[in-house]
Amino acid sequence: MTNALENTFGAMAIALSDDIFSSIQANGLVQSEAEAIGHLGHAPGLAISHLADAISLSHAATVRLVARLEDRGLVERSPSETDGRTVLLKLSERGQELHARQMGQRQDKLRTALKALSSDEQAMLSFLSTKLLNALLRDENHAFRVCRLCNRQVCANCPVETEMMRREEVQC
Amino acid sequence: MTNALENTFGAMAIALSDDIFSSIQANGLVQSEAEAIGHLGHAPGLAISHLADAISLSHAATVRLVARLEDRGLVERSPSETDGRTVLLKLSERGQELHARQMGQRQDKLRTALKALSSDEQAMLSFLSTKLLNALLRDENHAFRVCRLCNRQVCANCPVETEMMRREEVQC
DNA sequence: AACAGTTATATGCATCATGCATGTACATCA
DNA sequence: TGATGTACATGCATGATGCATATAACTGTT
Repeated sequence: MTNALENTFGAMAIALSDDIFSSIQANGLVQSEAEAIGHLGHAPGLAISHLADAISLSHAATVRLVARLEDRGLVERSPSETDGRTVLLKLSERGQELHARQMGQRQDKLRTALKALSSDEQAMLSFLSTKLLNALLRDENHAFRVCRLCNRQVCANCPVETEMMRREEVQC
Repeated sequence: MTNALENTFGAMAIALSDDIFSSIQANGLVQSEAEAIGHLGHAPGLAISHLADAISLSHAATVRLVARLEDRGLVERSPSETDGRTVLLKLSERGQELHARQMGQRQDKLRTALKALSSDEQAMLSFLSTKLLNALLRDENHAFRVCRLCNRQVCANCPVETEMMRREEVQC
């Protein structure tokens, strides 16, 4: 019976992920751009090279991506004060609005699905999701990437952070 | 606390979906090509236009995609016997091997995650996934799309099919 | 039977995100 | 100071895609 679970669970995850990304892309951004907006919303002051790592794109492609977002008035670039090579990125006001809209769209999709569950079932799902997420997490960079579309303001005790801190402790 | 669940669940679904697609793309196919292989593995004899619907691509782009897959010896085209316009597609032997490999890669990723759960927890997840999947399903075409990477041979009582049949009955 | 409208596939053309190779400015270390 | 490494930028090529259009085949109407 394990196989049927794999199919059902896998199909559900892909269906949900599809839904989230397609609703986000309705704003006229391609996926990499939407992900960049997500990251920059969480981590203002990110350098281009770090953004490149986070969205799994080459440095060159990220430079162009940032240029596009800057042209559209979504992102602002400023020189680093401590390193003359580095360019620091942050969302403009319009970029922040878009970021908020993106998170809202994601949340709507999730709510629609979660409405199908009772509150007991939701609690169970929360427990299971945390366990599964921990099993999926790889390194620091991956953890950062996984949260790229989260609404961090409401993620008081983010399970990803908890897990990464736990791993740190184990190492020491 | 609902919001934390939304973040965790959403992040988990996206992390898993990322993993599945990136493992599949290691075979040198872009996502749309991998999805086409998935569909054709389940539905040999599919026409180009129906494949286009299934992978959400324009007809023109699908024609080119099929040409690429044919060039690589993965897909075979044959004229329909009942309609002189239609081209019927099926996987070549190599295409079928690739399809099997794809499903295996997906399954490996899912197994890795599911190992973190006890068998009771897995049973609970199966129940919850089915409920969530039903809530996410839209029309016939979407249902077909959602299963695009499943291993249908082991999906004896596919919850997607069950749900779509239930809806049919309600309408009649 | 002829004609109009529709459908399935194909193709010319332009666009655009991307990678590779390279260039340039700055930083770090010996 | 000089060598190496790092961060960003850019020229060039590739490749997947969409739009507009062409072609062939089917369907329904008169």
